[in-house]
Amino acid sequence: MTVGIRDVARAAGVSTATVSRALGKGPVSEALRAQVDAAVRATGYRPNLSARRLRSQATQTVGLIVADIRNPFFTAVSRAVEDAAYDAGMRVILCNTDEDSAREAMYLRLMEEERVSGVIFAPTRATAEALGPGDLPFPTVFIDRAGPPGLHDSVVLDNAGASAALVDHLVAKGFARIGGLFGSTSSTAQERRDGYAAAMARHGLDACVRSVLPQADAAEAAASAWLEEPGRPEALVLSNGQILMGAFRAARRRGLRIPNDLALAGFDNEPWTDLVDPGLTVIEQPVAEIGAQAMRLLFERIATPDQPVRKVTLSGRAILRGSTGAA
Amino acid sequence: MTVGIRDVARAAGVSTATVSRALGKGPVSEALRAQVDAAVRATGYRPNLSARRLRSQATQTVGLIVADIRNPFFTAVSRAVEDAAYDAGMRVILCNTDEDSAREAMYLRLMEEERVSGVIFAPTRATAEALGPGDLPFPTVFIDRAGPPGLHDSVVLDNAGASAALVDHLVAKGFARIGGLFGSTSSTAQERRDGYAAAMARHGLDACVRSVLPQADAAEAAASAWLEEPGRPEALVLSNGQILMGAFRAARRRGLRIPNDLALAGFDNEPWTDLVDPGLTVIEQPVAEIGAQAMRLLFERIATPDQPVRKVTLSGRAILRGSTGAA
DNA sequence: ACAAGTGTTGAAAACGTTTTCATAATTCAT
DNA sequence: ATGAATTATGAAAACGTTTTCAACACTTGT
Repeated sequence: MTVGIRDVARAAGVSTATVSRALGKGPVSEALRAQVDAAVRATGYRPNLSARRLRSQATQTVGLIVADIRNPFFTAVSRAVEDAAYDAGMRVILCNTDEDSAREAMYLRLMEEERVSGVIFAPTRATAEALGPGDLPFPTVFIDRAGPPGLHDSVVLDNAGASAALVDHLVAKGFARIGGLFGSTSSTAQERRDGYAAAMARHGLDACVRSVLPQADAAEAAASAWLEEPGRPEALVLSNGQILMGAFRAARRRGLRIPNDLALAGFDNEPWTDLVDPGLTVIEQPVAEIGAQAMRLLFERIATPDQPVRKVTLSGRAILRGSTGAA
Repeated sequence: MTVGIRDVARAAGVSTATVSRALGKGPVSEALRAQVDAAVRATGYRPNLSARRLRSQATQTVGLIVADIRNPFFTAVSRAVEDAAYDAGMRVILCNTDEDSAREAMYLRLMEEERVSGVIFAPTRATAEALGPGDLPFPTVFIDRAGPPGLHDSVVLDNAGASAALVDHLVAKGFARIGGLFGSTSSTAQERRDGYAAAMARHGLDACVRSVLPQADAAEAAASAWLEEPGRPEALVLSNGQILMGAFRAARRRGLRIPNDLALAGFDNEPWTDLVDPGLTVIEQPVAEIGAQAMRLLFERIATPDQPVRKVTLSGRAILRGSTGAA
């Protein structure tokens, strides 16, 4: 029923080997190549990628495993990754783990079974810490969140530096009782927390941090409760866009005026942070650059498996808006 | 080097056929099944999905082709689709076309070459109109946007009805000079435009529509120019979340107070529409339901290829907020 | 004119599975 | 006890490609 390469070969009056070479880049005379092209068109032939991958042992595929596809940070990164992959003639298998390590394990096994050329991975902290040498039997680049130190390439933000910049800015604006609400599932959130704490210490201020699942509703509940307590913070640092949204919702629900009653500074320059009133001060991550660099590292790792491990650290850009009393 | 099913067979002292059956659901005695399981663990065997798919001629894969993965509508739908696929033991290949028909063609060809079991597709208007019988040689369910009438299953919103509801609401609130800004690339936008026009006519009002690429920056430019003209509309209906965002930006840039100077009503209940001041009146789409229904239709079509074409129309829910002078 | 290249081509092997098909072992009805 | 039906197993074919290998047809340098 379905038309295969032997049908094309028969139609063109050549061998299957010649058809295969004509379709690829093998040496074929111009005359035969034209015959083959005509036969392909005439038969409506479509190569079978499963067969091709099996025989050639080259899947031309990379995996991209992210924690939350609804988070604009990851969708933006995935766009950059796909563009780079597409330019290199590769396909991307996009996987969404929902910050769930069981799903991570499942997708990592899938990557093995698909025989992908490599994987770009944003792991949960639990998985990153449990990973030993050899657990990832394919070239891997960690993204956003570093894996076990020294084992794999990674491209991450200067999280501590970015957090410190937010604290410095808040201090300069006159805030002192600055709290921090950070995600509980990623090493990135942990680094941001540490950067926050270090900066607070540097300014001689008391750090006060809480952890929460990196989702808007969880963050809203946590922030709302916090803001009700006596001695509540007069400014909040939030470790990603979802948590920032939750905190903003909580402040509004409590009727707090921003920045007078509560200042807000967070991560991820999502479109809406500029739409609300006042605009929210955020660290903008170079999302396209992160995706592109990750693909670059991955390709180089695939080409040269034994080269030393590399870590690319990119800087965020602080965008100062009304939520911290700026501009 | 890499361990295959014959290595497992050798380790377990059985034939490859038995290993295959033990791994699948073939009839194997308990004793041998245990031996095979042990051998699998001992060897660290991972099945090669390419080989499996080639031999079994069952890819266990569906394609999902959307127009813009950054649009929260599509990410939400894709989540629902993936969940349903996962429950059925299927994989999803997610493709993003950027509203570009060349990329659509490329991905449709990829779907053929991957020999997917079926495809869920949100086509551009250009592609939908150009599609004839037999152009899609796999089971296909159109989503969000209907394809050529009567050829394929589809699950869509009652776009005309939803648009009309927005117009009715605006009229009830006392607005008369109501303009409409609609996307130019989708049949969905077209239906929303028609629904708007019909409702305006029903109220004895003049319709006034413009088209724009469904992206925030394009919509902002178009809306901004429009709002500068004499006789500008006092209310605007916007055909999706991106265009709504553009219009909101334009209004703010022009210093127009909402809803006093300009009322806004649009589609897609994205998180930020509730965060801005005033909140934006929108039609909420049943995104999870859309994805789940699409998968259901697709599975049924795969199981029974010759059943009559079905079209599922879901209703949106109007969420009335301050941007139209409501609540 | 001859040996040695240089390039094109086809036959057949190979990729790692699943699925037929035949066979051996078991159960069951008589 | 015997033949028929059932069940578990293995050998080998099959899935649709790419790649090896040998053969062939040319050039080319001498």
